[in-house]
Amino acid sequence: MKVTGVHSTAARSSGKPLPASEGARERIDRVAYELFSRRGIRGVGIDAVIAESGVAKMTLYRHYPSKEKLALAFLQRREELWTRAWLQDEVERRARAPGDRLLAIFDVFDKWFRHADFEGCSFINVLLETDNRASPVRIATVHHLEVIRHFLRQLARDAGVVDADGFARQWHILMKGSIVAAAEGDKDAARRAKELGVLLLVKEKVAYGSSVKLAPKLAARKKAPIRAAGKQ
Amino acid sequence: MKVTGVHSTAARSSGKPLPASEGARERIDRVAYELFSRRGIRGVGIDAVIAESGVAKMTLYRHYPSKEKLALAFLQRREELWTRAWLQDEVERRARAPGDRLLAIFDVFDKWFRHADFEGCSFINVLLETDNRASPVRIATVHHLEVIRHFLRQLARDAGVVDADGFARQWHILMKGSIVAAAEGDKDAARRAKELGVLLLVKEKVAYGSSVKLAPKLAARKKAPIRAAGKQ
DNA sequence: AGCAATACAGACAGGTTAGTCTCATTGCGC
DNA sequence: GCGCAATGAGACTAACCTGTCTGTATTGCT
Repeated sequence: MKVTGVHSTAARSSGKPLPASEGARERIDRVAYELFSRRGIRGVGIDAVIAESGVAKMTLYRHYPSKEKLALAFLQRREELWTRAWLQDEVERRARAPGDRLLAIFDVFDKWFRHADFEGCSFINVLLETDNRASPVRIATVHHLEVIRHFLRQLARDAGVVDADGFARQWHILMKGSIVAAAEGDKDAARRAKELGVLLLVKEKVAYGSSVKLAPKLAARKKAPIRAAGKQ
Repeated sequence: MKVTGVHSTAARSSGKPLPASEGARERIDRVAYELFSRRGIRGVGIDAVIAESGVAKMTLYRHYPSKEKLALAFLQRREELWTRAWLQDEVERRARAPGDRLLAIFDVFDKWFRHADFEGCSFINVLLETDNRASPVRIATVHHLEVIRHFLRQLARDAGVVDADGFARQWHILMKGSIVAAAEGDKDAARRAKELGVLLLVKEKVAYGSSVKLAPKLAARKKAPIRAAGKQ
């Protein structure tokens, strides 16, 4: 638990508002992420978090005044680690053209769905486990899902889709549907959703298949009107 | 707490095996359905069920030896009321040809999503709230979802689709994705999923639009740059 | 070394959970 | 009318929940 740069003072009277004691907080954050992402918010007690992170209860409550705040921090972290650092980065690494990137989402999902400890989408899980519609946690999940859609919308715009928002919402339906299907046990859910995605790309005249690895797989099969030049 | 028609005899010594005290059990079942379908299994305590149904605790535990058994009975009832008596019957009422019936699912969903107290799909909700994969409740949700897919598979077969199972799974992805989207707040999710469904029907050369009421509804309508591809 | 912020450990309060148990009451068949 | 089975009402256990509090040890900075 040696952490460099550990500095003092939460509400530092003078200088920067460095979060007190990075060591403890980091352990809390990491453990909360691990537990919440696999068992949901309700399924994890504060006691489990402090036991797993080896932190005193009061230490946790000093950093997060309530479980709800901890849950919100978890969702934020989930966005940073899952949405951005994993999904988006992986997609952008795998393909360059917007159409290919959209399809690459399902390639990334395909690998994800085959993990032995596939945990599902925390935003969906927490959204559906929180009945109270006014709950800040529920509202946060809706927000984080909207962020994912923002990414899709941008790709749709880049691809020249007219109704980028509608497109993004349809694409998101494919993503969410495949995630639930994977949770049910269908490991091929990503491939199935990808096929549907191809149909939507064709309809919207979005080019795809330019990526080397994807080319022979998707293109030149059935349904001629691919390689819609569209795009600028 | 006066209830008319309260009758006796559980394991009727002689005649028919009438479920003991229809009155109490029915109230339990009805209330459990109401609560579980809106707040999930974890979100509803036994005390809430007995309070709402006006039944004694021991009466409930005589009919259901554990909350888990009550949850399983709820899921069974959900299948009877939601899957069969509502979704399937409604779909079969609205259209006759398999392609039209498949699309009608989303018309039914569209109405559903617009209910003020839209409660979502209990099978998905309970599936995702139950982390333990070996839990009988979780396994039951997977089963009940499979029953829905059975319905889809039959329609696909009727429509002459070659890979009926794959088709059903793709259609189910559209359904589940739209349900989650509706839970997020997108009331148009059914329409969006239906559009994707049309694309799949076209690809699989499934006829649709024969139903009188549906014909003008699908082709070139509403606010979107739709234009239902070239169907044959 | 000394100081102040922080962390640890664990008891504790107050609430809720699932499930058990007791006892009085009710309704039906005989 | 009698007995029997189901029911109602509620106390009770034991576990678990979130959050508070106390007292002691550790840590980092000056």
